[in-house]
Amino acid sequence: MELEIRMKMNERLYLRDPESSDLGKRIVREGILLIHKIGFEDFTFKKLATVINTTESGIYRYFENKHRLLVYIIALYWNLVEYLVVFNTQNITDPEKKLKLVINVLADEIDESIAGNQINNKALFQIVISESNKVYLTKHVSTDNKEQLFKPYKDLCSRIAGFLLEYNPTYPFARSLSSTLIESAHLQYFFMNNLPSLTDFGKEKDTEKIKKFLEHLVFSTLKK
Amino acid sequence: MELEIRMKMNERLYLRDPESSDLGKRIVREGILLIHKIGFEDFTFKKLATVINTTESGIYRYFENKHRLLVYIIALYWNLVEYLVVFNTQNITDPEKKLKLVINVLADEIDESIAGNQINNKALFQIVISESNKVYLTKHVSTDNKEQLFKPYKDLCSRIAGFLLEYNPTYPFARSLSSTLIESAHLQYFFMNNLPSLTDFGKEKDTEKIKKFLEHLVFSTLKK
DNA sequence: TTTAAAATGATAGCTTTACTATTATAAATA
DNA sequence: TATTTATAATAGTAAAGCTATCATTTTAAA
Repeated sequence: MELEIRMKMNERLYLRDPESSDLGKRIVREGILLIHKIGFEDFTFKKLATVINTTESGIYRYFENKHRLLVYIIALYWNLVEYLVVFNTQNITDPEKKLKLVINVLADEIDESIAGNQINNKALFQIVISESNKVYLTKHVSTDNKEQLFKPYKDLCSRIAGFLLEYNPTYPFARSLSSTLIESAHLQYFFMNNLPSLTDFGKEKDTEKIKKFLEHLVFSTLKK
Repeated sequence: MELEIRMKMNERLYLRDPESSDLGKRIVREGILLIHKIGFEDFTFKKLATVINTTESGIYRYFENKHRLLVYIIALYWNLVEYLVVFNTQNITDPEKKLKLVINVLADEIDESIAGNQINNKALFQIVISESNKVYLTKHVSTDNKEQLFKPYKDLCSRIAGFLLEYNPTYPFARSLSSTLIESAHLQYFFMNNLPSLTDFGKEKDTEKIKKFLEHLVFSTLKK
């Protein structure tokens, strides 16, 4: 079965829908690769334009600026994660199983075969690890939030909070634990690979250990 | 008692020691205020130069670039936090009490009267909340790390991990829990104030609730 | 106390970033 | 076939992110 998942993206994320044209798709697809390669700080529309054989102003027709492109890319990832969570927890009733699955999706790269439009899921995951915080850690977070730019992230957080409450309906901090779980999964991955002394995962670079840590954290916190 | 704490800062953080002159102190002191006011992205040495009545190149004599200045400022904060933790846990043997104290220091502004050189601790705390991740979420994290730029952060993380192990010597993820605790404290504060639906603290904006959440998280995770 | 060294101020200049605008050309659609 | 629409090509601007030079002031050593 060859399935292509098309996420409906918030229209405020772009000026012209990048899914609507070949150029748009190249901007996103190659943008992900270039940000992954050189990092968001050094990334510019000019450099991307060279890579995809268009001009700077060509890209500006699709995205207001590079920050918006990043927000778009990160939103893509959260949508994908929520899709995977929903898809994989179908017919599962045991909340423990659901939460383990969530942790599994959060703490690991997403299978290359998932989601069409030839997006490099490995690069996408790495970008989320290193750059996703930057989309909201700004002075304009509140106006961006009013434009619903973070909706995919908030939706996922809500959904996981729901699972946490299924496991223990009396737990009073489901949303905070949910956001902590999401962020910690990614941060521990970053630390493991770049500042390993901040973790207990040494140089093994094994996501399985991160998952064990997160599972222990979540289930002992939820224990009644 | 009027005490002035002088942190010994890693020499690689600066080109010329900002503590060694009036201009240097103004760069740091007013730099904190300006970054707090306009955010790190919009902050430039030129703007800071105008504020403190010097020139751009004057500031470049002290710091290689604005990123290094940020790293310096954040290091200042971690040093201060570790000092406070050490100072306040003197003579306390009960690991539970120590951990509660740590959480209290992490999740709240630092008293204005602490630390001389007229640093605005409130602004410093806010900067750490919004900007501290940016110091290591870069492509040059490993070289920066080799230059020991993150030592204050790693030292604090180690110390807290030690307390966690005092509470439960068999817990296998002390470092990861420590870094998760530190980061979560700040992230929950940011979310509470800017993206409250990611937390359970609503619009109350009360750090006490964050502390309750973190205490519950830590102690239930450490329970044998 | 003079003299040298070091720090600062003033000014200039250079490359890159982050845009905006204009016009020509190609592609899609009516 | 006409006409809207998208893209390419080019130009230009203000600000960011530096580096360099030199005169002047301050500090420290002889």
